[in-house]
Amino acid sequence: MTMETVVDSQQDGSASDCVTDREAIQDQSTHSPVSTVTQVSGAAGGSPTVTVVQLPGGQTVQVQGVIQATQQSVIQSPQIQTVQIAAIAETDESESGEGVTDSKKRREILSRRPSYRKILNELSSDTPGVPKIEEEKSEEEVTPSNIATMAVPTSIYQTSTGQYIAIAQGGTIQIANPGSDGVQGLQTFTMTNSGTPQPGATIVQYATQSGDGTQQFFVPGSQVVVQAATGDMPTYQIRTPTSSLPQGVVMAASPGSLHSPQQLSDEVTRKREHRLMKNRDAAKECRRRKKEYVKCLESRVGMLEVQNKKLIEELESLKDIYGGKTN
DNA sequence: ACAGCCTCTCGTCAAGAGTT
DNA sequence: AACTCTTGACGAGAGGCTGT
Repeated sequence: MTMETVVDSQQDGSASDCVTDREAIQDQSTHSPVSTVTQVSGAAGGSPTVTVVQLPGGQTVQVQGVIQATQQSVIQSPQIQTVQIAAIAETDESESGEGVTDSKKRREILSRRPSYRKILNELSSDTPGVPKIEEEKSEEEVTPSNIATMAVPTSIYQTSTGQYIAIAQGGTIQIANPGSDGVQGLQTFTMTNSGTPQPGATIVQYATQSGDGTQQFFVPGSQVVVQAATGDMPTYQIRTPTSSLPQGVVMAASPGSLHSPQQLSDEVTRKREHRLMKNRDAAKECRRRKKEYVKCLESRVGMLEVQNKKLIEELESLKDIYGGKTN
């Protein structure tokens, strides 16, 4: 069999064209035998293998590998991504007619790290089988009942550290840390008087907002629990609400009015704890996304390997059918 | 039982990316 | 510009495995 390299000028390398070519082979295979099959391996940068099939009537069909040049590679190393972005940048320049390269800007573009969520969601928009990484619902969205309870409190107090304490009519005490994006760290205490183990005592159910680790402790009579200090271990004081404002609770003080060194250091500590907590959660979420991303890539690799195998088998069978006729 | 090694998970820091 | 989010890198600790 004579081997000759044929360049298909019609081919623009788009993903849809790959499907078209494959369909073309299947269509034309019923009519005309294949005279020449040429494999053109991607030269540099690991481009996919391109197989050019020449039909007897002079027609040529170009068949690309399963992984398309225009698709993002399944396994994205930073180098591959760099090549892709550089190629895009060059294309943009050539299209806009700018000959001068802004190397600094390009370097900035190349150094950007992708987000797993972004990559996978882009991938999933191209491939229906790939699931998207879902945005985790915020705690407020998960437990709307707490918000509803918080919305109609009997009294709302703010401690000197900026935390809010709400005593609802149903006997619910809620302690919340105000964040930049709303109320955070909402903690709920629910008082129940039924079946009290101690006479005259009120059960306070301490529930973290995540729903796990519910604790109970007793509060005698109509006393309430308020947060007395902040730090690594939050402490709570039991007070009798003789007035609308429980003892030891300071009404809303604006952050700018914190003057004493103790208050300032408390504020710094509180901010640091808050930052560490958020970053802890962010790291967990990032690792979860990464796992999901890797899982999706692995399943995609499996799918593409199966698809590739099928295509190779199909090609071999076509070669057997039409290669024998011409030779 | 113990030490050494490996793997995994988690918390933290730092720097870049993204948003307001 | 300031702030928040995201993620790679690093170290610590836990748990499993293996050789002695």
